[in-house]
Parts: sequence; C-alpha cells; structure tokens
Amino acid sequence: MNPGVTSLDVARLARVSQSAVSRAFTPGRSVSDETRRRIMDAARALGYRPNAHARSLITGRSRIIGLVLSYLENLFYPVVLEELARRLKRDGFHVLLFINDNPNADELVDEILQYRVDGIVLAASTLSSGLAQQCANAGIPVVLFNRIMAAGAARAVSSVRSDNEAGGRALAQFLASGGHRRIGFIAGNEESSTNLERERGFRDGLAAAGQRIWARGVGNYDFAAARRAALEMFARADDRPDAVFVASDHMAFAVMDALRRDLGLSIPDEVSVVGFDNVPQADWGSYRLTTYEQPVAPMIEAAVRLLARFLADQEPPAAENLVIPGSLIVRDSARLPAAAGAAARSRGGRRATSTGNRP
Amino acid sequence: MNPGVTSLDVARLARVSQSAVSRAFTPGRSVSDETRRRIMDAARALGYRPNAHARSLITGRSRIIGLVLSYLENLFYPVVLEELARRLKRDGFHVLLFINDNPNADELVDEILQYRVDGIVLAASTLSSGLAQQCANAGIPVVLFNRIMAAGAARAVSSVRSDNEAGGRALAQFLASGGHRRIGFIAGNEESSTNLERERGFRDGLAAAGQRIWARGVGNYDFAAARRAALEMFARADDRPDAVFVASDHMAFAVMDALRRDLGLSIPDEVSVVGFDNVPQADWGSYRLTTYEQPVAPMIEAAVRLLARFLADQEPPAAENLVIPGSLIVRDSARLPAAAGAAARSRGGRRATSTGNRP
DNA sequence: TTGAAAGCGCTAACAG
DNA sequence: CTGTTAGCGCTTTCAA
Repeated sequence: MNPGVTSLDVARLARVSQSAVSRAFTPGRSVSDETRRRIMDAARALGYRPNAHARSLITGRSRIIGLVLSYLENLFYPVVLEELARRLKRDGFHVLLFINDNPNADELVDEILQYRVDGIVLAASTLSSGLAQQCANAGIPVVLFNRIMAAGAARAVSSVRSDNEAGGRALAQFLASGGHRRIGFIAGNEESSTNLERERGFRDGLAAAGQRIWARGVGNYDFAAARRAALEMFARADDRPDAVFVASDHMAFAVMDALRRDLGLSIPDEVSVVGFDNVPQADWGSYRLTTYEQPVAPMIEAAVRLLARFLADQEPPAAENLVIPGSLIVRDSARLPAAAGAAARSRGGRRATSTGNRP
Repeated sequence: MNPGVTSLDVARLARVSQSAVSRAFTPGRSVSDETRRRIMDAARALGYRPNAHARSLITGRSRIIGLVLSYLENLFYPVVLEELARRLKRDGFHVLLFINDNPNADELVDEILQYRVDGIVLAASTLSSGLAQQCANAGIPVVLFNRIMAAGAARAVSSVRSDNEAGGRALAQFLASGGHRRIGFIAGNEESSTNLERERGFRDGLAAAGQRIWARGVGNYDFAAARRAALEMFARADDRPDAVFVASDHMAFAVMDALRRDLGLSIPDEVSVVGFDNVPQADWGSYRLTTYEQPVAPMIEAAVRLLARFLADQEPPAAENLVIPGSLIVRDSARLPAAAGAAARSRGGRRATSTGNRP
C-alpha cells in the first residue's frame, strides 16, 4: 500500500529537494547520475509514481486524447480504437473513451472539456458537427475521423478520411466491367458524409460506364436494417439486381447472409456483392468480400500528426482535410472482369490501388 | 475561445466567492437559488467548465476507471468495452484505455498508477496476474473480468466471470445427447483460466456421458491458429471428429470456415461445431453458431458494483470471485438431440439456461 | 448560506 | 547541477 506517496516524501528520503525529484522523472531534464540514482532508489522503496493530474494542472497538458465513438459493433471502430491507442502510447498519450449515440449532446461536450484532453478524435459518423465545433471553440484540437464537417460549418476543424469517392468510383467501375447491368446500392446513414461521398463516387463511376443505379435501399449502417433493405430490393424474383454495392462491410455481411440464406442466391454466380472498409471479417471464408480498403494505420498516423501540430504550435494551425488513398481489395464476392478473371481467381485475393499499385 | 477560465473568473463575474462557484458545481451542496443562477449565468457567459484534474487533486478521486485489454479483434472485447463505458457513464465515470499485449508490463503499471484511476477492470485474458497484484498493492481496486488470478496469487483481487465450467459441461452434454461419439476440442490459450475452466467442465460433461475428448488442438484464442488446428484435427478423412467444441466463438468462426471451405464438410450434417461467448456474429446467417452465452451486461454490472463497494468503504472489502450464470444458446451449427430436434428446428434459436430456463 | 484561507502534488522560474 | 519559492484550479475546513 502506498496511499499518497508524494514527490516530497521521495525528496526527503533521498535527501534532495522536491524539484530534483521532479527533474528525475522528467525526461530531458538534467540531473546528475548520482542524484538520479538516489532518487530512483527512494522512489522505488516508497512505491512512488508522479501524479498525472497534479502534473497536468501545472503543465497545462493532460497527455490524454478523447476518442468519441457511437457504437462498436461494426469492427471498423474497434480497429480504429486499437490502432489509435497503440499509436498514441508511443508518444506517451492515452485514450479516454466517450461513447455516445445521442446526436446532439451538450453534456458530452461538458464531460470532454472537464478532462482537459489535449485533443479529440471524433469517429462517430452520426454525431452532429456541433460537438466538434464547440470543442474547437473551446480551444481543443479536434480531428474528425472518417467524416467531415457538415456543409457551412466552421473551418477550424480538421479531418482525416479515406478516399470515399475514389472508392465508390473504383467499385462501380469494377462491377461495370464485370459485366453487371443491374447494379443496386444500399446506403448507410444518408446524411453522413461517408455515405454521401461513397454514393457520389459510385454514381460517377457508373455514369462513366453508361449506367446508373438500378435499385436503391437504405441500411443506415445497421446490420438488421441492411438485411431488410436487401430483402426488399431482391423481393421480385423476375427483375433482380445482378450486383449490389453496400456502403459498409458490416452491412454487406448482413446482405450476403440474407441473399444466400433467405433467398437462396449464390454469390457471386447469381449476384455480386461489394462492400467498403475492409474490416478483418471481410477476409473470412464465409464472406471473402470484395471491398474498398480504408487504410486505418495511415489514417491514424495522419490524425495523430495533425493533433501533434496543434500541440506544438502556439497559434492553432489552419484546419486541414486530409484524404488518404485506399485500395480495391478483390476477393470472391463479386464476378470479375473477364480479362482479370482467370488470373486473379487462382490467387487468394488481389489488391489494386486506385492511385497506383502497392506491392 | 476560453483558454483557462477558472472558477475565480466566474466568481468575480458573479460577484460571489470562489467557494460558492465550487458549491454550485457540486451536486448536493447547498447554494441559494439566486446565487446559483448568477453563477451559472456567469459560467455560461465565460464558457467555464470545472477542471477535473484540479478537482481530483483535492478530492482524491479521478472518476476514471482504467480498462486493460490486450486486443480487440475478438468482438467480445469491444462489447465489454462499450457496455462498461455506458454503464460507468451513468455513474459519472469514464474509461481510460490501456491496450497491452506484452504479458509482463511493469511500465503499464506505472502508467495506470500515474493517472490515479479509481479502479481497474482487467479484461486481458493473457496478461500476467502480476499486473493486477501490483495495482492492488498500490491500493487501487482491481476487478478481473472474464478471468481469475493465477493459483496461489494474493486474494486482494476480485473477479467476475461467467460460469465457464457449467458452460463447458452444458456444451458437452448437448453434443453427447446429440449422438456425437467422436468429439474434439480446440483450446484457447492453454494457461488462461477461461480455457482451463471451460476444458475442465467439458471433460466432466463428456465423462458423465461416458465419453472423453477424442481429439484435441490448440487455437490460442487466435483466428489463424484456430484454423490451423482445425485443419490438422480433420486432416485424416477416415477418422474424423463428428463434433468440435471450440473454446471461443471467434475461433469457432475460423473453424467453421476451414471445415466448410477447405474440407468441404457440411455443418451440422457431417460435423457439429459449438463455441463459447455468444458474440453478435454468432447469430449471423453464415454461422448460426450454437454456443454458451457470457452475459456481458450482468457481468459488467457486477464488476461496477464491486468497484463501487471499494470506493465506498474505508477498508478495502474482502475480495470476491463472482460467477455469473450463462446459458446455452442453441442455433444451427450442431446436430440437435433427437427429442429436441423437431421442435427447435422450426424456431429461430433456442435458449436453455444451465441454471433453469429464461423466457 | 456564504467567504477567507489553506493546501492537494506537482513543475517552472530564478538564484546560487 | 541544485534548491527555494510561487502557484496551477480546485475543494474544504472554519467562522461568520
């Protein structure tokens, strides 16, 4: 037990001043080897650890980053969370979690601000932009992850996202060149920037191939809703889509299950399905989902750098809206373009970057 | 912008003392309505929020709970995380995340202790018990979630887990009465308490039916390793298991995919598969996994109460090791006992509690 | 109910 | 390199 061992206790035991103890525990401050040793011995004997709250009170930095999420069932978010926590740990930061699915949450702002987090990563695609704005106004750096501010909102907020439009376009082109002629789309949350961009890119891509969306449903980024949308879209046996782009992998799994189990359709022989995100499950044997990858690690890296820039600069730097290129991940859930077919089928899965190839 | 608005600023604007401001922001402290109104107006005008670090410095409580996890790919952990964060939020606590897969992590202890968390939930099944012990020694309440201390370790640490043994037993009994005679087992991490208990229960259940484990593999709670274990276990086409219990759902998905896709086996006609956890994906159409549920919400509730008791008491209460009963969730991945077969097959899924039935 | 004063544990100036 | 001093923003006695 060491209830409340303070730096002063350590100082006394080591027969040095309190400041010496502080220095010994602050990397980069100069202390003689001998003094440091005495201090560390004393600290160990007493079980002393610096109090992060007291430190943050005076330094003005908490070394805590707030992460705001709305739900975790879609594995994309746990992946983001894990990646972010690991990345921040390297820089000595920690993640304080805020889970909130209430779109307009004033009290959430209060909570975040009370902890004096050094920055916020907002990865809840359905949360109002107002939250980000309020935090930014309070002087806290905010990075929107996998989303952008609603139109017209202030430009003090940065964002990192993957290239949703290019992804939608690549998927459209892939389906079109695969010979599909009745291509459906199942949307996520229709107001979300992710869905808007993916759908726009998809429409553009189809248009370039002389096609348009043949059928459209809304899944709201929800498993059950996506299932219902798919069932409805494929209800009429005579005039079905021959392919669907589902706006997230998580919904795509629901769609694949519905198509196969409820409707007895074979994928990709009777219908092709493609998704977006490339979550780990997309590679699972039951799905082998062709999808567009969101490169989480580079996105996190970019977000952390944005935050770091804020913390380093006196003046808040201008907001940036970063777009990280992703890549098309070809697996087995969609019929392949004729040319690529034979070649790719014999390999396990293929990656084709929309902005050039990666090894 | 409100860089550093303090309670003193608010006090001056509201023409009251700093203490009055403090009281106004502390639920349950007495302030006159008039004074409170003036203070709140001033606070709003200034954009003031109390500084949680300063508060914690003097109260000795941070209202932060540390959650230690090792990885999130198994959806069980995101579910736990989300449930815990939501539950704690109700009591005004927040979750500080520590992701760590290094089994013996002294510096992790340092990090946790520096933040003066009010309690720790340790849900990393592979992390050494030493971590928990050190935190407990430092006077911080620790609750082990879904695991227990290694044998012989101190008893100052509480734990909450589901009834792994009963689960293993129920699963064994279910498979045995389903007419299976060559029953395999794929273990998780062999040192983990979860695996030990599940395996023990499973062996007991088989023994009660006059059987023993026919084949055994190790999946280490890892997707790829489980796949390999399954492939190896089923390599000899002539003498295969007719059922497998896989120690976690997450591994069970890998096993099902391997069995179906690589070996062309039909589930449950040629082989039955059962898992443990009942993660959301177990209900997905491609798997429809029969499994034993870990009742996360009650487990979290129990964990939070344990923590609350610590915080309320002066003397740390005696450690408790709580076991929360779970239930068998019958779906379609395993052949049913003959009697139950016809009845259950026509419904979507069945729940049979090991300690009596639930609606 | 309210205010004045003290101090939580630490770091940052500044001298030496 | 080291110590002294002051004070981060808050809550808490204690008196009034």
